[in-house]
Amino acid sequence: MSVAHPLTPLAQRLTARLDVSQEEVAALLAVPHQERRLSAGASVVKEGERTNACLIVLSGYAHRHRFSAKGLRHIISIHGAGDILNLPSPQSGPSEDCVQALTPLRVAAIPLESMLALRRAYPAIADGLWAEAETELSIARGWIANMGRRDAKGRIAHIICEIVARSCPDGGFDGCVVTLPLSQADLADATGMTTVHVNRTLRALEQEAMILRERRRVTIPTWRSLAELAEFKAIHWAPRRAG
Amino acid sequence: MSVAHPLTPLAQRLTARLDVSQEEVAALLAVPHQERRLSAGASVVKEGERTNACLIVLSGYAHRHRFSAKGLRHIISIHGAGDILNLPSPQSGPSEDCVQALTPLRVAAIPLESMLALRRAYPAIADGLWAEAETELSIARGWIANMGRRDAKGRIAHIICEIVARSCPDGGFDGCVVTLPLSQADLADATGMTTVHVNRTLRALEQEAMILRERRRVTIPTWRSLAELAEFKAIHWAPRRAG
DNA sequence: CGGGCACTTGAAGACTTTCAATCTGAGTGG
DNA sequence: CCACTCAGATTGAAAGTCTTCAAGTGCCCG
Repeated sequence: MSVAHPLTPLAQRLTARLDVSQEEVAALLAVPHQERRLSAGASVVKEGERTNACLIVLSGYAHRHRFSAKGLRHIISIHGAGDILNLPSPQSGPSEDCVQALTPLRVAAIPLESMLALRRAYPAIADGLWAEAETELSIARGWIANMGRRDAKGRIAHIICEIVARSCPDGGFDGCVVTLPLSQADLADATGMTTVHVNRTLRALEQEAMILRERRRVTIPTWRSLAELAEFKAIHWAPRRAG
Repeated sequence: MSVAHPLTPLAQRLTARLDVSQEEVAALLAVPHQERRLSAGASVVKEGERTNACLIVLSGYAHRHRFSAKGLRHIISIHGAGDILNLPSPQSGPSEDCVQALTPLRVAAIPLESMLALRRAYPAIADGLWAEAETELSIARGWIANMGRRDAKGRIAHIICEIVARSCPDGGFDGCVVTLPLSQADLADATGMTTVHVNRTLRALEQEAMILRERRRVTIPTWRSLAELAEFKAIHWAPRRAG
């Protein structure tokens, strides 16, 4: 068929790490869903909101954040195509996070009930969802370690690496180019720095030839050295299953 | 019966948030398992290790950490009774984290296969495990926000609050006392600070009467004000299901 | 009683923030 | 087509927070 099924990003994600039968993929693609299109900056999930749908990013980028008592925003994660914004748990209370589109965003909303039914009927799908949950948790913990024991350059480099890994299906390579979906203020809120310091850190990275910049378009001359500086491990994004 | 079943902490955890039938609880408690006792400082999970057992903390505290390239340790999470150290996913690769006992620790090792069978046979248990995964993820994200947009006092206060919430079944109250399972060096590695600064921050908290100290024994005169300073929300530890 | 580990303390210096402007590019309306 | 506007990006200087380095203290355990 010439037009890809809209839920393809989800199917790819769930099948990337383990074997799923044709029948199960078919069941997954047949699940009822509704596609939503949002423009950059629009809210996907609001704090305190209760949703009875499972949201999947189809294309574009979003970020998840919380606010401190002083109104400071902290970005907690970035989401791209295939990411499940809320794990399908029957007991989830109101959302603790806000999720906002960074770029024009396409999202699939699958009724929670359908998702739970799918999970219960097909063990391989359940396993895929578990793997996804495990990945999310590991990424979040990677962010904790990133913020805690790494200097400004390392932190910024790490986020850039993550975005590269999400953009390029095979991870980074020398000379690869990405357009950062995050402004410098966003980077600041994601790394616990100030915009001023983010700006200076980006310049420092540029002067060390770790990156080239042209507005938000970033080129990575040698992926290896950037990944090393960032201590970035690609295991969460590169498919684990050997080809 | 006079002697509690060893897996009681797990059962309590899974039933705290949703309804589980007698039959399901019985199945859970009947799952084969092996109890391990570790002394403080012992390794529970090593980095790169592959485990085919699901590990549950029965009593005591443990912490999870990763190392940066420079050998700096960062503590990523703290685990207490009822916590599941590795989510039962059939596809999990080698562990990315180390887990180490902070105090004398009792851990139950449930064969992964048994856990998966249980998960597949009893939907309520699967749901409980999902809720647990969701909680872990939310706590991890809370740590990210904690490290990113909070000052030294707030960060330390937050960890103290978490430990209080884990120790006291009903959360903190005025005058409650806990013995921190973490040394000042551990607190430093958990908050991204230096031990020197942790020390000074603890003293500052004491001088503001947020805490009283006597070695690692901490008394909280007014829970409310500490929780406010820490911006601590107890939702993950307090049972959600109304009595 | 000695050793070791955790904790405490002081002073100097590095890294980040804060505050306040200025600059730039993209989009708007005249 | 150009002036206008606005958000994002950039810069400088001063002030803080936090780290580093180094040394001293106290407590537990063998």
